[in-house]
Amino acid sequence: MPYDPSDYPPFAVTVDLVVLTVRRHALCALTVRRGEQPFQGRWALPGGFVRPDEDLAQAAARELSEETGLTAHDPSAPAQDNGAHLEQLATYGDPKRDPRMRVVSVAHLALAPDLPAPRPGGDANSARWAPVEELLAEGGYGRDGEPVAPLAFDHAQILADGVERARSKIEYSSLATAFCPPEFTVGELRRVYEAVWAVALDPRNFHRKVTGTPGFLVPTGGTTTRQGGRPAQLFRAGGATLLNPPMLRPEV
Amino acid sequence: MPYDPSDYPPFAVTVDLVVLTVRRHALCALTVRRGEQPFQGRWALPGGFVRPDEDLAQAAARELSEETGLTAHDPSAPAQDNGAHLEQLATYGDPKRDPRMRVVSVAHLALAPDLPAPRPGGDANSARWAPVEELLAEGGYGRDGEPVAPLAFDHAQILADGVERARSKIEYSSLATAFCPPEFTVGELRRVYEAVWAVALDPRNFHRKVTGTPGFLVPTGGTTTRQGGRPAQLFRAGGATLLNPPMLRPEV
DNA sequence: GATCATAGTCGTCTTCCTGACGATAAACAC
DNA sequence: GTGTTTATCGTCAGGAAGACGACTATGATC
Repeated sequence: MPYDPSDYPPFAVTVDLVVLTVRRHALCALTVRRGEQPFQGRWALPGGFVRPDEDLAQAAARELSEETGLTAHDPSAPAQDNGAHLEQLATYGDPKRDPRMRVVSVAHLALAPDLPAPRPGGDANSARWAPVEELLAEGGYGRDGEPVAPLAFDHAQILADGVERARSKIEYSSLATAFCPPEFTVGELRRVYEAVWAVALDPRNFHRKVTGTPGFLVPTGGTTTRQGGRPAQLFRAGGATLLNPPMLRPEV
Repeated sequence: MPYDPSDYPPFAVTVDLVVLTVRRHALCALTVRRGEQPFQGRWALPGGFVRPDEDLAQAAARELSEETGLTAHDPSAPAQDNGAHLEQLATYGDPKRDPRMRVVSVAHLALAPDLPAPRPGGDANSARWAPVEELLAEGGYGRDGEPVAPLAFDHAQILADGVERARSKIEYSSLATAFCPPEFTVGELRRVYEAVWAVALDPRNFHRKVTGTPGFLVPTGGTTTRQGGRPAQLFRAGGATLLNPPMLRPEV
């Protein structure tokens, strides 16, 4: 294994982002429209080169901030400071994944509350939130019946991996709260689970489960009626990060 | 986001391997001794450059084969063909992780049965299986009281992440069988869990759990007494990959 | 060959968690 | 007020897991 710094094969390293949020009862991902070849005009995941002096996590946080204005929220920091959860997802390095050159992409997963004003990069036409169901429909058609072009590069695979990570991770962690505003109700949290898993959950059992798990939810004392119906208690995310026993995803 | 192929920052991309096995009731990792600066003479995880025409998984499989003679066992292939389980772990890209140059390492995790003849690269003096407990003891001392030098680069972190991945993954998957020979007993499988988690499990409850989970174990009909005591039934790994409900790691 | 140590396997009992679902409470719309 | 919506509490049955007793089938030892 000779190790000559001058003869290593050069690669380009990028970060790509799977940014997920819950909007209108659906799990949505941030996509940007490509302005250049290849895949010009197609939707893709946001991303960009890692700079020479940047850590991978820094690069992902920078891209996230550039695309959404969100600040990444260090997983080690406990408080819900309106930042997004950001974690490394996986790395994609097929030699042919970019036709121009050898690019290795370190994909990251970000979970964000529904953004009041999605301000994507300044150009509203070049970015959008799209339901992952549409983005991943294979050669299919969106909710409005229009044909959907698949995402550029291997981004459909990356998105699918990110969605699956999110789906499984909210089972055994308190990460679903990352989709919620700082204060939220049990019903709002339940709708997050329902949107991410695309299932219906029993409100009574869900309520028992989340309020009975120590450290998951902390009542703030306030109530709200923003969902209509009887006023609901407001909660903040508690310190617990791991749910034990986990929240079980219903069988198919 | 201008994208000029000629001005991307160049990186070196490597794969590093966390190869785990269970030997003498302890979880052990493969380490190689570095022959060059930096960290000359220190132990490190095996690894090497990704070649220009290689996928990341291919590079990891090639390194694994070079270091151990094991063939990587595609996760999609079901049968236990004496190959090792291999999966991507995470990617490490701190700008200062290698003092010579910018190196991004895509770490992989391999789980292997105890190898009859650890033939590491041909040079027996340059590779060894070491208990992860010793390798991760911070500034500590090994089982024999000798001081332990920490692993080179950020390999202690990579190893810790790999161990944690293995520990959590055998909870909800049938991956523990990757540490076993093609045919094994319930007791042998239990000793794998005990070694990886470093806990003691109740043999009776464990037996009930694993034999009661559909698709986890398939009896081969044979029996063995290689552990002493009453002969035990032999099993092969079944088709199930996900355990539902999971095997619960005992509370601390 | 009897006894002992070792490991494997089958049961039992209690406790906890979950899924199904009834019932009540507190808001709003008409 | 009546109906609708959402929140919250309670009950009950079934399943899974931890604790642990009992029995079985080997090899080792006396």
